[in-house]
This record gives sequence, C-alpha cells and structure tokens, in this order.
Amino acid sequence: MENNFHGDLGDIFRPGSVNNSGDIDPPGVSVSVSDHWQYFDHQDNQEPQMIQKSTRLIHDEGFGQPFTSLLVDPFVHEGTSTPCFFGTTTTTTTSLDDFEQSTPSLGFDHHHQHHHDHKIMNNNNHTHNNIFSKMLQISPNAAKSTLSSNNEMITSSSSNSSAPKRSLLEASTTSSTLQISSPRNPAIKRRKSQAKKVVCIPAPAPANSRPTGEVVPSDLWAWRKYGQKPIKGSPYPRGYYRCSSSKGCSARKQVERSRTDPNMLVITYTSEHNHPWPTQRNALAGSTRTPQPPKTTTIANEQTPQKETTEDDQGSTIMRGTNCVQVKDELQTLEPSFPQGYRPELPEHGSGMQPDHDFFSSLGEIEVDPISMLLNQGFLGGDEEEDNYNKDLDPFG
DNA sequence: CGTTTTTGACCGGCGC
DNA sequence: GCGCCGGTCAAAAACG
Repeated sequence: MENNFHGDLGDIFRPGSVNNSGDIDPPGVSVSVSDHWQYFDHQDNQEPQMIQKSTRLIHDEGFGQPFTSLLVDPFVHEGTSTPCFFGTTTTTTTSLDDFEQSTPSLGFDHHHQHHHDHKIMNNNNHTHNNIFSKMLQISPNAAKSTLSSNNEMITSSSSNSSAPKRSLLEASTTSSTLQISSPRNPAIKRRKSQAKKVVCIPAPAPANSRPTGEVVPSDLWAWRKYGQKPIKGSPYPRGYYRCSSSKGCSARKQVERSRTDPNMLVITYTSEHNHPWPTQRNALAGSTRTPQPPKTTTIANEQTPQKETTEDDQGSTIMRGTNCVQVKDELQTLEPSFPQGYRPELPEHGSGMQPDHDFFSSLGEIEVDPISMLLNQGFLGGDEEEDNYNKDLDPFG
C-alpha cells in the first residue's frame, strides 16, 4: 500500500500500516530516519523494521533511554552481525484493536498525517534524540534497505494510552507530552489512562498449532493467564495475562496473533510492574508452569525455535536472531511513569548462543544481572520518585 | 498444596 | 435503550 512519508507517525508508532482488519501491513517503502537509523520493511516478516546504522547514537531522554544507552552495547558486543535497535518512540497508541477501530486503514490518510505531524512539531518542546524525534526526519527519498535474516532489532516506544479506544493518532511522548488527536476519534476516554505497549514478535509456533491459545515467548516476569477471548475479525483468540510475580502488580499483557501474519505475535502490555523483576523466573513457588503441550500440541518443540527474547516490564522486547521485534510503547499522557526493572537482555553466557537454546531456562540461574541493574536505575533516571521507589523495591539497588 | 490454565459468565464502554 | 464487543472475574480442572 502506499504511504506518504512525511514523518508519518503511523510509521513511527507502527511501522507499516494497519489494514482494514487491523493488522500491520508493511509500508512498502523504506525511509531513512536519520544518519543512523533506517526504517524499512522486512520482507520475510512482512513487518517493517528499524535498524541502527551506527552502533551507538541515541541519547534518549525519554522513555527509551535505558534501551538506547544501556542496551545497545550489550547487543552490539554480542557479535551478531547486525545492529540492534533500541529506538524509543513514545506514542499514545493503543492496542491492536485501537488501531483497527480508530484507524481502519492505517497507513494514515493524509489528513491524519498532517494533523499528526503538526501536533508533533508543535508539542515536542524538548529535543529528544529518540527514535520518535528521529523519525521526524524521515526522508521520503531514502533508498530501500534490506535486512539480513540475522538482524536483531528492537523498536521501542513509550506511551500511555488514556483509553483502549484511543486513536493511534493521539500520541504523546514521555519526554515531550506530544499529543496527537484524531479528528476521527474524539472519544478517547474509554478507560483510564494506562500505559500500553504493543510488541510484535515472531510467533513461536505455527498459527494453527494451538487453537486455544498462544505460545507466549517467555520473559522474566511471571504471567498468569486470566482470560482468553475470541476477537472479532480475527481467527485467533487473545489471551489476557497479568503479572503474578507480585501481588498487587497491575502489569498485564495481551497476546494475540497477527491476522495478516499468523507467525507474528502481537503482545500488548498494559500498566507497569510495581515491583522489581524477579531474580528467578519463578519468583513464586510453582508459579510458572513449564510449557505444557496442552493436549493438542507440542509446545516445547514449538518454542525452542523461538529466538531468545526478553521483555522488559513494559514489553520492550529484544530479539536475537532472524526476526524482528517491534515494540510500540504507549505512554501515559496523564501519568507519565517509567517502567521499572527493565530487563531487556542479558549478556550471553559465552559466545554463540544456540538458536534453539532455551534462553530463559538459563536465566533462572542468574541471580543478579548487572545489566538489568543498570537498567533498573537507568530507566528511572530523572524521576526522583520512581528512583526512590525503585531503591526501595529493588533488592539489588 | 500452591499455583496456573481453562472457560463461561459478567460487566462496562461504545456505537447505533 | 439495546446490542456488540473487549476485558475481567471466578470456579473448576490441571499441573508440579
């Protein structure tokens, strides 16, 4: 489909576009984001991606700083042939459905784009070298790139959505309180403001292998599934998970498959963890079951091909291996807050991680991850209250 | 036994 | 006001 690249936020928040069924369509055009970043679509995954052209350049003052300043290097040093992307765009998008309902043919009609960009420019009072700001430098004439299959990348954005039905076009950045209101979506107050992040990751298993649920890539957080619903227009159900690592933790996530690309999982994170990430995967005794082949499928086998992923508490996901990860943070407009206990990635235990290696199986043995310690602190930078809070909570702090 | 998963019911927001 | 839909609750079953 056609995209009019004028710094279209749609391509920032959700690289590519959302088609009528709410799924992501590749933009079909790549754009040069800056000297260091390039945005392009990934042919294999049908998902556009951001890659980092140089290794270290972002000095994000906003939500994504930990990613950019702390996470880049670990990956860069891992010897993978391709750069990783820890870009941070802070958006006020909503879940997949929000895109569906608010922007049925996202790709953004030009009217919205204009509105969008206009808002961005006017509201971005600070200078942020995050992806968001960089994306504003999108060049419509950039040459298209291709991504090697070994690329590892992350796109991350931070935002809070005030309501699930909020339009994608109403966006904000943590750092700039950017707001983009959609003329089509005046009603953006369906629910209380809450942080959301949408992550697109390769699905661990074939789409039809587990009809009743998804094989959710594991992360360090303990998630308890509390519901599953069939979603209108999608053959795949959506799973609802909440954090079980700590009582009272409001962190939640929704997992569903992309409709256009069943091999992609769309994970929507909501709210934040109010506790540090657990030192072990199963912080609570017996909390996390090992993936069981639920009667119908062999999940263990399906999961192993999954590339190592980690997710921070807000869902910023790092993928190593062939597939892309798109993280779309959704930033709270009213109550900006920063995720705590980011645990985006761990250094490899030695070199040459096996692709089939169960990355997280080994994580449980790691008690303290210096990187995440850094992240825990780094992510709180500037927020004194959060910082204190984190010190209180973080056993490593 | 403690925890998670499953799944139908319930609730509230939104559009008509 | 009604129905649709998404999100959550909660009881039962399953798991380790």
